[in-house]
Amino acid sequence: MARLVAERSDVIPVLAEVFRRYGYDGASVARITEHTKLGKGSLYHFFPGGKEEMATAVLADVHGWFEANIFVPLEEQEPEIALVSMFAAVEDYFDSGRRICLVGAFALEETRDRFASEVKTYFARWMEALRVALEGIGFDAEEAERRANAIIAGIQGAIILARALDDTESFSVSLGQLKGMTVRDGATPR
Amino acid sequence: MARLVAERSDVIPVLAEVFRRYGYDGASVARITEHTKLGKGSLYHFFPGGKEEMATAVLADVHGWFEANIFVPLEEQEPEIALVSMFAAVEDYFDSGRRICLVGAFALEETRDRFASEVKTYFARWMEALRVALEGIGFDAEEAERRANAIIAGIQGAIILARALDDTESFSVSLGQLKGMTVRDGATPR
DNA sequence: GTCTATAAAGCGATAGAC
DNA sequence: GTCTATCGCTTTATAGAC
Repeated sequence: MARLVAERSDVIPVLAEVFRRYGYDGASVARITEHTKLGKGSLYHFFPGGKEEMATAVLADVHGWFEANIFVPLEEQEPEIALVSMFAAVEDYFDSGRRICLVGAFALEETRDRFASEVKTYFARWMEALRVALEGIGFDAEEAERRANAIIAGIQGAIILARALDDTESFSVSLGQLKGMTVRDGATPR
Repeated sequence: MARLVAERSDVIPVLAEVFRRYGYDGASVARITEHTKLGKGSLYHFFPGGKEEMATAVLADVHGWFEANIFVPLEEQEPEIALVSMFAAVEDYFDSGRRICLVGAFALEETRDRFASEVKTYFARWMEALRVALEGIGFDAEEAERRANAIIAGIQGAIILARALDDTESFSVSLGQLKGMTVRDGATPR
């Protein structure tokens, strides 16, 4: 039977799924060894700082993915195209609401304090990149800021609602509505 | 020194705060005894089912509060007035984003499965009551449903964002925008 | 109804063999 | 780099005195 993981970087996506599923507290080292098929020895070899280092590595990995696939495109591509791509990527990444946002979940948990700077940076960066794109299609700074805030909050809330109601369609509907806030001629709610 | 709690019903709001603060897993019985100033003996006397019964009681209490203060008014008062009241109550209840929504947090945690029906009922009821009020001010059924979805998701997301950015103003701004979706002449995105 | 003592299991983390 | 054994602590829950 082939080894599932051999390098530190291979472990991180598995760790991410475990943290997403069980939360920081609920992700016990025993559960992590199960899912990674790695003994405690190997795990602490890769992450001498233990669980906290694992979570930090996961947060960095997640942020890196968003940076490359969403934030940078929002700032550097044609804004109209980048905005459409963002919604497609979000729908895909969060698997229509079946997969939660780890950073958003950490923001609600007690662990927020432990990873406060990582959590804050992630959302601040997303806000900033989205604001730039919205300004790029003609909204003034204030309106772009307001809409960026509403869109990111809307995405996070859509994940909660989809999971609570166990209804992935609700997620897609929410996303469709938020998408409407990125077109200039589409009027805005106050 | 006066006793802080004497009855089961007095304990529940304290339990709620502990669960909100530490999450279900993080709210250890030791922490609960600290905050409630009650020994384990008393605690298990009130809640023989242990932590799970405590959480269930808290969820019922929260739902009861929303039922009386938000859901019923949305369905029975003048819709314009009830909608304004809802936003005021939400801003107040969630303390401008400083206090999280326990049910929303449970929806993201692993505990979602354990309390799935309570979580689902809470959000389904909110959706339903809000939809009725929105229909009451003249939106057709589909549009009312869509907006109810967007508003509740927006509120949940606003809590995450406010906590992540450590910025209560962001919560009020989000709420103000969502409020705009409850006026008929206010144009809607898309 | 409230307390302390305690059981039994699980926790994160470490040591040391290989 | 991976494993097993183990430490010391915390967990939920129970028992029994008062």
